[in-house]
Amino acid sequence: MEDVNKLALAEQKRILEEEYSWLLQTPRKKTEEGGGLPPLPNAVEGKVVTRFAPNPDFVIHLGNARPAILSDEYAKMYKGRMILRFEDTDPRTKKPMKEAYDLIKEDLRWLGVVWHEEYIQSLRMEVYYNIIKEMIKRGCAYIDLCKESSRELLRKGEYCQTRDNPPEWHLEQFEKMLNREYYEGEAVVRIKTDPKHPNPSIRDWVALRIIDTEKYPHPIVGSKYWVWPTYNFAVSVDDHLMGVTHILRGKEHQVNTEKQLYVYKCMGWEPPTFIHFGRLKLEGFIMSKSYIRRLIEENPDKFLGFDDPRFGTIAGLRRRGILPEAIREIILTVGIKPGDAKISWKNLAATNRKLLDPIADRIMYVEDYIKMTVKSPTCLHGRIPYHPDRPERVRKIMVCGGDNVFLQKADIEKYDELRLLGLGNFRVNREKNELELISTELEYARSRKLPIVQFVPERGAVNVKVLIPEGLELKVKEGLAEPALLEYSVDDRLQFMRYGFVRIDKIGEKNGKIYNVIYTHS
RNA sequence: GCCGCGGUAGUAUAGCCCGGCCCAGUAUGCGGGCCUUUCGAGCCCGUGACCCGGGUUCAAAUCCCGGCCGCGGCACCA
Repeated sequence: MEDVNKLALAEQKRILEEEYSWLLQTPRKKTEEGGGLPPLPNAVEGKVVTRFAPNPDFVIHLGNARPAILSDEYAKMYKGRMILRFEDTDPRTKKPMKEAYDLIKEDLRWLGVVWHEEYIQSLRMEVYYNIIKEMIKRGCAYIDLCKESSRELLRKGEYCQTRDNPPEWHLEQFEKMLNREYYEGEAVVRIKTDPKHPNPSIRDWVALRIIDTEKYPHPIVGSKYWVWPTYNFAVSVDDHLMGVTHILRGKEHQVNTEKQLYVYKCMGWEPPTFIHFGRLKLEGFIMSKSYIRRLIEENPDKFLGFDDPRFGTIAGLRRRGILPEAIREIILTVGIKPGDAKISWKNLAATNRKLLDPIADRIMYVEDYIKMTVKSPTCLHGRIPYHPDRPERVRKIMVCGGDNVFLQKADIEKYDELRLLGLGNFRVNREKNELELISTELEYARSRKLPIVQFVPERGAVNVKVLIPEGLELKVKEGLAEPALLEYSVDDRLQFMRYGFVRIDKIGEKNGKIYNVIYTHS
């Protein structure tokens, strides 16, 4: 080593290249495959099993989409399987929303996530009961009858004296819990960890507790069960039984991982590989499920629902006009690093725009418009392509002398001469609100660098209402579009020329059709 | 407060594990140009970052220590 280092750098390099070129070959074969994700640790092709495990208490948002998409992507990359599991074991404080089960699946399908198995935890209660009985027999779990005082004891590094009773006693008590001989708070099942563990939440954590389902019925299983597993217990059992090999989740689960390991150890199960990534924020959007819920409940007239385009829910982004591929692309570039990521709206919009541009037809729309009369000795026939990449697909627009057209007021104020897109070049007469035809050749406009502006003929103009989400505001603008808009229906995405991309949200009826569109981005 | 994890341009990310190919790559944004029947797209040029301070070393974004800042957890929630 010393010898080598005495040589000049260039010399070192030369020798390296000549004699050890094989070392340089594939030192780091970059991530490219699989959309740029780094390889998954401990992964074997064909054997990888991932899972996405949402709580069906509400629809999912962009932050939830991260583990879903990453799990999907890795399962695909290694030709493995992915599991969808609904974690609905708290009918009391995180009461599941009955519709959420289907809404989440709809969002996942839309995102292109493919899952091979599907489970609902509230339908697997017997499984958890059986495992905990085994753990009690093995002396890894116990029934705590100290009620509130156990919390205090554990805080001091002590524990409820029932902990030392023999397994048989605990088994009996567990049956009593199941038979509803105990009420909420009177008995819990704890996993024996270390009562002096530096992290107090890890000390003998609770595996099952009683929830009065007569009072808090579960939307799927009603009042059938009295004893419910906690998240940490149900997750450990299911991840093992379902053969999950890789768990991708946020760093808020780091401590949970440590708790869950006690179950694996007691049962002699091999733990999966855990990967924790940072939090994901979307700048300017509300992501918190509980906050969104509250906003909707408190202002039912101000918000359009959980899919309001101002929300960071998947449904909201979809309604806004964001494409699923854009969401996936963003999540893949963010990757699995442990640091937090704050995605800027500009970045998401740019990614989306790149995908939208080739598929969105172009339509002319004006807002803050002014009516102008065309002065022309003849009728003008415009042929305007729906999309610049496909010039053969055109609509025809005819404007004759004396016809009225609507233009953006700003264009009229700013330019003395301009070209109406596809039609001809005009001189602006502001006194008379007239447009005097100069010529029709594009060359004229080019050579004189005239602006080429959109316009809407008065005849057949379609009413449009544009909803513009801006933070917590939803601005509403009204304008007019050319008749070609009538060829499109709800959910179609368009570009209003010189205005921005929009998604058709609703088509109403009010003195003819009125199109409600949502402004996606510029 | 206690435990844990992070800090690369406006934003996101690569490189950090295995120190020299990095006066730091890419995308987006921003500025300029070209092209174009859109203020969109595309192409070209430019702009701009290793949190701070020590240490180890011939050599540090990369290793070590300290500080600062940010985030997560501390439930009979998930």
